[in-house]
Amino acid sequence: MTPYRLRVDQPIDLEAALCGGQAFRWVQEGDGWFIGVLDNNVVRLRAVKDGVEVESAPDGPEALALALADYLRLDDDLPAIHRGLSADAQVSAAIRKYPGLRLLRQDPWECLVSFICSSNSSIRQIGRTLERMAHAYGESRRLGALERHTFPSPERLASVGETGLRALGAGFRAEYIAAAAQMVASGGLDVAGLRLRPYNEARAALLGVPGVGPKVAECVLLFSMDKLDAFPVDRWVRRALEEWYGVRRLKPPELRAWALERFGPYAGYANQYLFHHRRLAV
DNA sequence: TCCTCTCCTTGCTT
DNA sequence: AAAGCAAGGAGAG
Repeated sequence: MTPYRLRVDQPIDLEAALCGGQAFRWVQEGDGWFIGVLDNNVVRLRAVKDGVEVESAPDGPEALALALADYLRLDDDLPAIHRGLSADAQVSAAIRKYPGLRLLRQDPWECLVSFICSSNSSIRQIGRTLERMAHAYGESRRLGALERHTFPSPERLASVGETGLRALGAGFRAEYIAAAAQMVASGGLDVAGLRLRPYNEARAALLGVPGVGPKVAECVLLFSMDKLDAFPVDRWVRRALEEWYGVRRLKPPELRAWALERFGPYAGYANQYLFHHRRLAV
């Protein structure tokens, strides 16, 4: 079959965006293809000259194009954002090196679980744990010979419980995930709805979830809730801030204030460039 | 109230 | 082979 071609007039680096520590379930085939699960579909993507080639099932790629454009945040004018951040030498260098690195607009529930899993773990390990959850408790979807699984619902993970999650290798995060699933399944937390709430309110709600501290909350806000001024500080960003800016021992609220002052309303984009650049700088 | 320290799963690396 | 490290958070003191 010939893939559908989604026209894109924005810079886009699929590897940096999909496999750079925002999302964890994309797998890279050879020759530029990426396979993942999006909107209940197995999706296969490849960047071409003026856009992205798309295959998907069970819905065809035409039907999925809108969801894909949403996921890739093609509504962000990246060149304009770059211009706004270009005054900073370090961010500017990172932009020159990874000009197509974009933020994603992920599903809030999967994003929440992903970053609960991220604590004291590694990108590869997070992906393995999430993939085991999906394989064990998600629904099968096929694209030709490819099989992937949807991410399990809050109801499903709530019924799996801590013991079942530990069996999947989630470790000490198992009880947090189980509790989070319980909160969402019972209606105590409307994760999807938080995208429409203001930053402060959404952040406070996330901090009420077990396993969610300041860093994880910022990640979920940035990668799934349209809060582009969120500023998660992990080990790599901390190193970048210390080595490149001389910023040390600031508490999370002070760090974000510093970032907003320095980078402005797209501080979250600056954050992702710094993270990516510092992490891949040997 | 705020700060600091330790512990927590797993698995790869040195 | 023991220790360090990985997109941190909770609880104790």
